[in-house]
Amino acid sequence: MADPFYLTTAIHYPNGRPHIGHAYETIAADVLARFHRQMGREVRFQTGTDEHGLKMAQKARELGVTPRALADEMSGYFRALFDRLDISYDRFIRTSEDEHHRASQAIWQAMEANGDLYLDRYEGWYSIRDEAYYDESELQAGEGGEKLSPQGTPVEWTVEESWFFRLSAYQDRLLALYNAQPDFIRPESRRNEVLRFVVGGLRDLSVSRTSFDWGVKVPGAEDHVMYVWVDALTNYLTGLGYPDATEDMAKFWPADLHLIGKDITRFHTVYWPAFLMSAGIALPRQVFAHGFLLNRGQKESKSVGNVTDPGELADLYGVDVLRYFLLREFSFGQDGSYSRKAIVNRNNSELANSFGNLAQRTLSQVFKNCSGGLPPINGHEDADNALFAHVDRVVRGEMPAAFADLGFAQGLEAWMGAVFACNAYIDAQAPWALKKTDPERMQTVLATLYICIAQLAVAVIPVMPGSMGRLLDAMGIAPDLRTPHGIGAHWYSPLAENGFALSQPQGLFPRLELPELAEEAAG
RNA sequence: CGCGGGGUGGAGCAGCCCGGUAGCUCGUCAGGCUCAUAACCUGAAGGUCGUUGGUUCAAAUCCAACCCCCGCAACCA
Repeated sequence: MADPFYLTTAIHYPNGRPHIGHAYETIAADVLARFHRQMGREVRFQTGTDEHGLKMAQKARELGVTPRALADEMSGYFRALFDRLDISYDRFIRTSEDEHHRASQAIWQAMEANGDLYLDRYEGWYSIRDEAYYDESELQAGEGGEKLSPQGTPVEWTVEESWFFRLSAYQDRLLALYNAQPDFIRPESRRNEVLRFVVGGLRDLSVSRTSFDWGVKVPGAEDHVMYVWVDALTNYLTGLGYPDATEDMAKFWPADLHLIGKDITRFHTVYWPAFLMSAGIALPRQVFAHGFLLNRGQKESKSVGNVTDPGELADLYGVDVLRYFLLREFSFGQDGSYSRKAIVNRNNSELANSFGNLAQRTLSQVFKNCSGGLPPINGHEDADNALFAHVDRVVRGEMPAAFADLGFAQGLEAWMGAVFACNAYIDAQAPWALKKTDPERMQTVLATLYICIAQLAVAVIPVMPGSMGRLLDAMGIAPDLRTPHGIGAHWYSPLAENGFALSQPQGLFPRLELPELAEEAAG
């Protein structure tokens, strides 16, 4: 298969349970992965957990377990959630894997061989809580006159031996990259942010720690572990077998897309390309930073107590409803605000009333009025052709174009437009009336709708694989027809002539109750 | 002068980069239909696009200034 496509999510830091943001990012990536597979590309889709670093070590100590055991447990929650959400990842990577240590050490050695790593002393005001050094000028005085970080956390003067990466040497090359590849960073607002940061000058980056040992050991300096981002970013290579010259590396590297949250844009668009340049490895084609989801306008946080368990939402509303909602409701790349009420409304108006009901009313009429089979087509009229043209334009034109460009909301909006057109068509044609006056025309109308519904279902398989799979199964659509291209072919009449018969149609998306007031208050 | 996001009919959003009848969903109102998940279809009301100035034949869209709201300890996409 030609034209491989390598797509990654950020790997998730498992020092807490997965929340809505993890689900959002990973679902979006999954939709893209399924979409590109549908378009005939060989997709490699990787996600996983980023398990090293001081915070994991501290959390484990708090709980009285080893970091390894904590990582095993927490990573399991992520994997379980992704399975629950129908995430079709090809590789779930854990940075504690031996292979990953080997890959991280290899990229380290490549950077070192290129002369970009040097040993020095790092001294300054260090906040353990923030895991960051601060300049004297950044500090503020606490109530007792003690020094505090800009975030109000305690700092202490710390001297640490550390390896440094010559990031400062890469400023020009990074700017050249952003210039040559304007799409390297998306959306544009993030690109501008990064641009300004890099233009402002880069300082060398401290890339090792000696204060804890939960991480990847620095080759030849075993008392150092790598700064967590050095090893975390390398996961994208590990999954393909780096440093070996594997088939996967040849086929899938450089990555087509790193999908990340907007908070880690700098690591992916400044540090990562610099590391890769240093190591002599090709650069990914694009980094896309999506926005954050706000719970009814507020950021979710443990202290506010409004953290949503995405698995619970899936249980409550259905996996596909949640997937659809997350992609339909928000402009990808911007922050968005959600609520349970919004999920219910979106489900009821679009999935239940518009699309689900369209399928139900059509299939019911076919089931009841066409003597057990699919109705024949007795010559199309202008109205039929206009509907076909609209649906085809959406399914094979607008939706793929939008999805390829990560415009999920726009793609689904176009999809809804086609669903509305089908409902307007069925009303105008009134097959229930034709049943008495012109049964042959009724057959053609129902056949026309049948074809359009199949096309619309195929178009949203990436978003709602489970529901659409069930619908298409019920409609007798063969698996090889389930691509925008395949479903545009001539399959209806052969299917009808083969005597395919519908079973009693089942509702696809039940209407949901509005949440109770009390529940809504709780978020 | 810390950084960023945003202010568009009742609610939530798109449009702004590439100026030219302000669009979508929900809600409201009035009709229609009765096949269907009390769902569907048609139409209507409702906005001087935060403010002020500027550029222009023309600005939600470009420029300037200002006002207001929301994030920016930790968890964390």
